[in-house]
Amino acid sequence: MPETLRSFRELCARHGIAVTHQRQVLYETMQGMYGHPSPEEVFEAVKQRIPSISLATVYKNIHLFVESGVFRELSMHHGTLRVEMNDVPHHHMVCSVCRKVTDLPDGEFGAPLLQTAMPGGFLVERVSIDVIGVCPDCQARPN
Amino acid sequence: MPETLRSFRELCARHGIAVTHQRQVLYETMQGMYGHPSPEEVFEAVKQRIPSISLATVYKNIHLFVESGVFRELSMHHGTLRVEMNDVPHHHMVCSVCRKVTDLPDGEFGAPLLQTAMPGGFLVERVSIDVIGVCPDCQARPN
DNA sequence: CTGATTGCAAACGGTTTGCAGGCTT
DNA sequence: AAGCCTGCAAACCGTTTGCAATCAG
Repeated sequence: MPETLRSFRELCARHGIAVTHQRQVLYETMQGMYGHPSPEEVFEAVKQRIPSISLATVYKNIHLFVESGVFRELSMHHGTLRVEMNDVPHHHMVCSVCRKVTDLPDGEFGAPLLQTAMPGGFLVERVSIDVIGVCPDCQARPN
Repeated sequence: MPETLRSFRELCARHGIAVTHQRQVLYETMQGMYGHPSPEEVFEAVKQRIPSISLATVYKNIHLFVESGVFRELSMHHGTLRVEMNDVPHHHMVCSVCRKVTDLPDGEFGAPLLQTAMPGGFLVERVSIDVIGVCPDCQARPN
């Protein structure tokens, strides 16, 4: 009956997912953490409210949240090491379906940021811009 | 004596690393591959010229190339799943030393890209901008 | 000659999966 | 009642490490 449960139910309804206790606590815990904690860190935090929760459940539900649009992935290309061999300044188009990365000519879009003072005296080295979306191949593909 | 060896020697001298055969073949192979192949894919490609090369050597040298500035890392936050829980449009400052990610208010910088037609009919969903550099903490730290 | 580099195999760490029992709808 | 969800343990997969032999400077 707490207000938080009411709104979590609404959130789940909006995103078409079922309401479970671990789901709700996971969601609330993540919302309450600063920055971008790793699944392990989230797991540790959630355990304080549900000591019996398993790491697998944390992973399954983080993925569910991402798939259903509750959260978004911070980086489309985590999980494997990729390097930039192209010296010419450019950006990237990343397909959210097949994850393929294509270079996007023109580095101009990053220029304004290079000339902007960063909060806290953060020392800028370079700017990386990813345009995330669906590549032509994946648009054409049946599924 | 081929020209390629001459220029590879110069490249290594410039970046302060030793010249080895596997290093040279790795470099040439990577330069000749389209896009951003994974270490496994690079390994398979290099094996065609050096069948006895090991995956460990590929990893070690890709890291060496990145550390010495020959190549750059495509994504600063690969390796573990991170999600975005902040609904307000913003960008990220990523520390290249400690890899901490800090939100950077103001989504305006991405706007021009959202209104730009992408080559090949790539369907844009969102734009993700990372400002990569050194955070205040790491600037202050001795090392 | 001395230290760096290679290839191998084993270790690692983060993530995923299969399954049986329990909870949602 | 039917199916989704949970927790557990084992499997996975990309990456790293330790080591002895070999190579570069």
